[in-house]
Amino acid sequence: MAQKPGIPKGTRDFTPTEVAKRNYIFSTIKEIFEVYGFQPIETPSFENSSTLMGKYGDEGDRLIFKILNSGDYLKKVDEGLLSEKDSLKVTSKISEKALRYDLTVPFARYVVQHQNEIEFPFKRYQMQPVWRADRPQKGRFREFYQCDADVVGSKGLWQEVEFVQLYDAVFSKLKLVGTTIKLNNRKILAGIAEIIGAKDKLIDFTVALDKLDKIGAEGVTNEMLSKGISEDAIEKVQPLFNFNGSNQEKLNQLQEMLAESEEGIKGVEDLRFIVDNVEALGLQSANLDLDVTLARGLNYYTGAIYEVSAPKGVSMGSIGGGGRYDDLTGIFGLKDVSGVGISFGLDRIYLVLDELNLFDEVELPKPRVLFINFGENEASYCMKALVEFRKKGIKSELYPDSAKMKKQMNYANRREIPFVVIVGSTEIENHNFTLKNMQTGDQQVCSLEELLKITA
RNA sequence: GUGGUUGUAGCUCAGCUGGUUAGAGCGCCGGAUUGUGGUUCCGGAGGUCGCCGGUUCGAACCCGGUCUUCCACCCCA
Repeated sequence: MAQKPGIPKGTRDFTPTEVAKRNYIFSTIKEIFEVYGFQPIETPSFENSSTLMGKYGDEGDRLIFKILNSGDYLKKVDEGLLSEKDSLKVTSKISEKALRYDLTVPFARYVVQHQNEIEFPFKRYQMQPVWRADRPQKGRFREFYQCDADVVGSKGLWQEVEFVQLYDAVFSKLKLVGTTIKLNNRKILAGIAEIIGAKDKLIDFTVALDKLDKIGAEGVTNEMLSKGISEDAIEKVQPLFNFNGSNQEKLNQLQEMLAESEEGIKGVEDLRFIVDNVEALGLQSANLDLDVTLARGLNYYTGAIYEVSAPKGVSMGSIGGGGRYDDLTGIFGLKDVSGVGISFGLDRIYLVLDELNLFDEVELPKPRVLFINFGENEASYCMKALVEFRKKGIKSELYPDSAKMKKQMNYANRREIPFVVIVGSTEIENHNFTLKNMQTGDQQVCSLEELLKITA
């Protein structure tokens, strides 16, 4: 055998069964998005590098796939620059395009570019692949799908409430019971940082706090110390390391802790609005959990932050996330357009559903009827019948070769085709068909009308 | 990007301290059975032992590199 071909690290092929399961998730999410009033858009798989670079932090920039310029790109690069061997500087000269890293930044670019055609508030959804030059792991790929819904042009907190409901609606419809929708607000994080006098170290502070459930209070303390946050400051946030109780209790504690911070208090008020209303309206199967350690990428979030984790017992990172960004379009020159949105990680949801065996009702599109092929005359007779089958939308096919009966039956059996139609010279003479039910093994002779009726 | 881990038939895996022709189960193909599938029996095909190089009389096995897999970081869906 020749050398086997392969595909790049972190990418996958999908079998017919896998595609069917993935489509089931896609269509469920799409249906709910539309029920909530969102409209679809699509954007190119690659953007100008300038649109993407610098929007996700240094770490993000490193993970963006860059596309090499066309032509003899090295010729245009300055000799001195090349000899410096500074990859970063050279990259900007030889690559002007990059694969999209998420759907939010391209959406912001879209909004700015189409601002005069858009009816605000604009509610859009988008389900497309994104690419990250990450090291693959379970549930981490270099090509994966995100399903995003965002609203831009509204600061109303009802959107935040609706997104919690939307998460709950999708996961309930997928029968994925027991997900936890974690909620936080960046203003609270900013408030805490302000109270402890570490405002300039907000990002280091929150990144460390985010790891609480993973490395524990001691680990977080050490990381904060190593980032230059003072012991006094860490002492002040001790209560956060043991933060539990109901959402209402947590809100009350936060209100007390943040009394001195205007921004922090605003965050508490926002959260209270969301929590109160979500609780009043009720959720079907998800839990809403106020989590002050939730930080996420702080690069553009300014208000509410969401993250969804799979039901307990399933080892999987977050299966969704999102939040409010007050000035994302500002980067592209359109001020004062606030946006809020959420994202579903399709590939991770797939892995979770698969692990919990929640795909039972997903069926492969397969024919209902197979016509056995005995030769040219018989095939011709069958093809005429097939025209009628297909007019009625009954999935059906003729075995393409006049192979041995056993082989054809075997094919039907393996593909789990429920009905087989056998046509030989006898059937042609009598203008009828022999229909075999593959489950029961029963056989009967019938007319075309009867055939269509039984197999429909 | 850092550290570790993995790779043998289509699939799941054996393969001793380096030693003839690298095995098994399942699957696949053919026959028993020329218009009847699943079961059974018989037979058969299929391997650059991830790739490149090194050590050796001799390498699936030892060494180096590389690619891939999975894991922990980093970060994240």
